[in-house]
Amino acid sequence: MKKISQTEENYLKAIFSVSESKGKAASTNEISKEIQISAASVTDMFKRLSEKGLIDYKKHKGVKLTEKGNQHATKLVRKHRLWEVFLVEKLNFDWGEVHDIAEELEHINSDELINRLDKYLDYPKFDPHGDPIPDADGIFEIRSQILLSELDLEKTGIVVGVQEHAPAFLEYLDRMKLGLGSSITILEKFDFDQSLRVKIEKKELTLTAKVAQNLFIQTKEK
Amino acid sequence: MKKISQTEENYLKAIFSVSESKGKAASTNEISKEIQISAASVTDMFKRLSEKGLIDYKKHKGVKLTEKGNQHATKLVRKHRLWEVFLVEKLNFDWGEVHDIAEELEHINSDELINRLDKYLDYPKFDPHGDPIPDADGIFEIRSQILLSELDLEKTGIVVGVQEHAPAFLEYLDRMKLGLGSSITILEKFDFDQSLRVKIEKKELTLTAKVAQNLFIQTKEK
DNA sequence: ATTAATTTTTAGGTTAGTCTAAAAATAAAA
DNA sequence: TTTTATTTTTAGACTAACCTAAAAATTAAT
Ligand SMILES: [Mn+2]
Ligand SMILES: [Mn+2]
Ligand SMILES: [Mn+2]
Ligand SMILES: [Mn+2]
Repeated sequence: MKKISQTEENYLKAIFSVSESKGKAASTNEISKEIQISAASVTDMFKRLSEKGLIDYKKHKGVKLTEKGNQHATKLVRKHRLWEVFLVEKLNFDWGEVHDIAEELEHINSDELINRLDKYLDYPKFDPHGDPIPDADGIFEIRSQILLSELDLEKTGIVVGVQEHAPAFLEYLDRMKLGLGSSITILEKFDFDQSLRVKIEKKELTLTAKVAQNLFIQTKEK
Repeated sequence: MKKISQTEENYLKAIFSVSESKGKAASTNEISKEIQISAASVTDMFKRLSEKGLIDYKKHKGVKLTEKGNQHATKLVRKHRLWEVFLVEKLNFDWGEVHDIAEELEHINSDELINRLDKYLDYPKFDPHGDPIPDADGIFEIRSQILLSELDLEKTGIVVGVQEHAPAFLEYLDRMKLGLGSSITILEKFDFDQSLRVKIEKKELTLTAKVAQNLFIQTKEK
């Protein structure tokens, strides 16, 4: 039961995120890109995490989280997202400012702390970016959602999340008065550049393909 | 303007605490004892901190914080104590449980975060143990206080702080219904073991010298 | 003023986590 | 099915933080 270092935790999260909750293996290069560290160093760390029983690693085959590794990664995601809720709901941070701070806060090591925080925030199910928050047992809802770019002409949907978390993107959405809960109707689709003419609440505006590919939408017919 | 690591921060705090705010130099051995690290390692770190302009170090002469080092240490104390207030006031932790968690939280690196937290907590002046909290400019009140062991016979004082922060001591105080704000009157002093017979609110009880030497008291005549 | 005790520094070593360059394995193309 | 390109691993090095044991400096006692 060795301690898991902050560095190791960041790798676990990267592996979790690259292999999307579970299932497919994460490759050396994918992790290298995700956390901006050389592939050689990633191989090194794979060996160490494997040694600790947090991942299954076979040379040239990529890695998968073990049950233990998955549990730890899930707890990190829980902590990250709960802290984001705290920062936005209680300290009035903007949703674009919280990620980097949560990236540090997620490593604070206290179950008591995180469970009390959860209670204090009234057990939120989603973070400020619409991402689901695992509960104390690691269970979280997977919401049925599609990308705005996949929404059919003349249909209406509600924004429930963002794929891209970059501050620049989130600030752009703020300026467009687009946020979680916004209602969007597709008025027209332009094939030559995949841009969209949409109606948001009362206003009409044009969204680029890039924007449409980074907004998660929920439609009425679940 | 190099980054200051978590480890370096812990040394800065230790130096700050050993040299009591400012003034006298902190010796290698004192720091070694304070943070439970070998004297050889402490010497190593003194060189590095000195290199970074955070302390003045001359061989065999101990160290003193520079202005820059003092500012950084003061900010750490501010963060530590504000987080402690948060944990007790908002998350309902007991005052004996918060120190270790704050020991981690104090290293989160965001001025925006700490200043918003300060506001959220309504700019508290003292932490749950009665220790003063530096403001955003590093200024903090030094309260006039004495130890309970120094209080004269038949005098009355109010508990305003604790010297010892160990959970066992704080739990003992809880069990004795003693906390910040408690009023204590000295009824009798026993010379042979320095124990005291005191009155707290309505009840009479005996306190050992050890307890009396770890409670800070404020008397009416400031 | 010597000697003895204590404190501090140096020397040499270890581990975690990183890097670059080169070698080996795998996957893609011809 | 060879050849070529890409991915992954290995080899060798570095830095931050630690350690123990030994040397040097300071302080305290005789
Ligand atoms: Mn992180
Ligand atoms: Mn988020
Ligand atoms: Mn600390
Ligand atoms: Mn405190």
